[in-house]
Amino acid sequence: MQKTTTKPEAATTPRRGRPPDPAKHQAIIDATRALFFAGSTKALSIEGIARAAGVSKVTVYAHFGDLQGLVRATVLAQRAEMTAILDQLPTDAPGLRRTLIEFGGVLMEFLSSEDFVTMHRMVASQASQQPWLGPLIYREGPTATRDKLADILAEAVRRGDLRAHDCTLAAEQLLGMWQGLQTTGLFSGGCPRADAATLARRIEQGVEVLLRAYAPEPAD
Amino acid sequence: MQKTTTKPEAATTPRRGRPPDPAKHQAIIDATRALFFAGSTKALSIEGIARAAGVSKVTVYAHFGDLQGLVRATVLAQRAEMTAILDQLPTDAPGLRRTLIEFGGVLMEFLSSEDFVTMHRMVASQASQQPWLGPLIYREGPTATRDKLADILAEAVRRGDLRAHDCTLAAEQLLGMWQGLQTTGLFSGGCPRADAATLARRIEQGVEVLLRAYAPEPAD
DNA sequence: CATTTACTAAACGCTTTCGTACATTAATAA
DNA sequence: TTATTAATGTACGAAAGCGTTTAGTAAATG
Repeated sequence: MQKTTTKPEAATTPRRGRPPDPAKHQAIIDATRALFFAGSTKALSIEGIARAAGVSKVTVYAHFGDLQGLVRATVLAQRAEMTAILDQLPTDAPGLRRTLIEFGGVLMEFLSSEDFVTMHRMVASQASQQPWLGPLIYREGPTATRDKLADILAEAVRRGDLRAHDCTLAAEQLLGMWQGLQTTGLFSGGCPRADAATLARRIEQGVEVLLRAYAPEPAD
Repeated sequence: MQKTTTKPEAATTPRRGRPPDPAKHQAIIDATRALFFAGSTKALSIEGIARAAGVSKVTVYAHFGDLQGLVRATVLAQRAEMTAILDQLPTDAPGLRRTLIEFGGVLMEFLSSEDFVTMHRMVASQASQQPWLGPLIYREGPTATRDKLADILAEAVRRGDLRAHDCTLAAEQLLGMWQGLQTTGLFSGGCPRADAATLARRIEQGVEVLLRAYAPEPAD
């Protein structure tokens, strides 16, 4: 709605007046995240956010239009960080087992983070107001990760390291085993973050089960 | 805070005045659930709930004290339904494979239901305000289910149908494989409910992987 | 009957938030 | 310099919700 929300053509064409301060923009988004984490959507108000961000209320309106737009922008910013992390998932360690374990390690580190939980909750709380947000995040997050993992498995099948199987299903199974009840638990505030050792064990055991179950035909 | 909220000693000692109407109580809780499902915590207001329940605002206060108490009561009522379902999980089908598949079927049917998703979201949205709620639900829900499943597996180990292993971990793995990305997806509104066939396949394949991975020592 | 309790409807004062408007200051380009 | 845009602070009217009060009706017991 506002010009300031659109892409930075200001970078190419230096506009006339005082340039917008990107720090303000970021401060507002940060404040939104922080306030959300400290109390859900109910606690989110433009006035509160402006106060927390050390910014005028009017500035918030100028940048994001309204509260919905602000939440949308915050989630999308978070998504950017998120997909960046997922792009860095290691897929080329020597050996299938190591590849999977390293993949799982980086992934679970992320899935256990506060940022992830926050974003997840925000999306859920916005599901009814902005129905397109859920599918977007779901596609770029879980689905993309699963497909990437499925590619690794498919490649292993091609090399003969695994028997032929539905790789997408198997990828989902592995993701499920890694997460277990933790994602759900963190989400509802029911269980604390697993410590590194527990997490590592869960990752390795998940890989172990998968490798054993989909091992190349023994003598079937 | 209110006498009406305490246990029904009225059943034993018929009190003096007009008896409270349990239908009102239920109507309020139902309205709360409905309104929550249609828009998250933000949309919840005492006045709106009273309106939707066809009940006076004062009656809501008389029954539940305040909004927090109302949400708390709603979640706990939901919990009662929930644990009742979990108690009905079949654990005695003939044969391990059938037992697990039937267990998974009933469980996933429940985990895919709107009621479950609603409750899950409510708990998550209350995590900061009522921190004890999350652990309570988590303990009686996911943890209890996992332990019940672990018992089945331990019994199978005792009979020699499975090799010795960490049954709790294995139970969590199986639960994870069954759920895959679905619980997360439903939660954030990212993916639609899986159809019965897909669900059945996911359950069976999960069981298959587990049975193969923890099969009795082949010739190790 | 009188008493006691549940419930309703309407109104109350209070607070919070919304989104907008106005006047002012800050920073930058022409 | 002047023109232009960013940002601030304050104030405003409108709306909505909170939690309470009051007066009255409905349903049960003694």
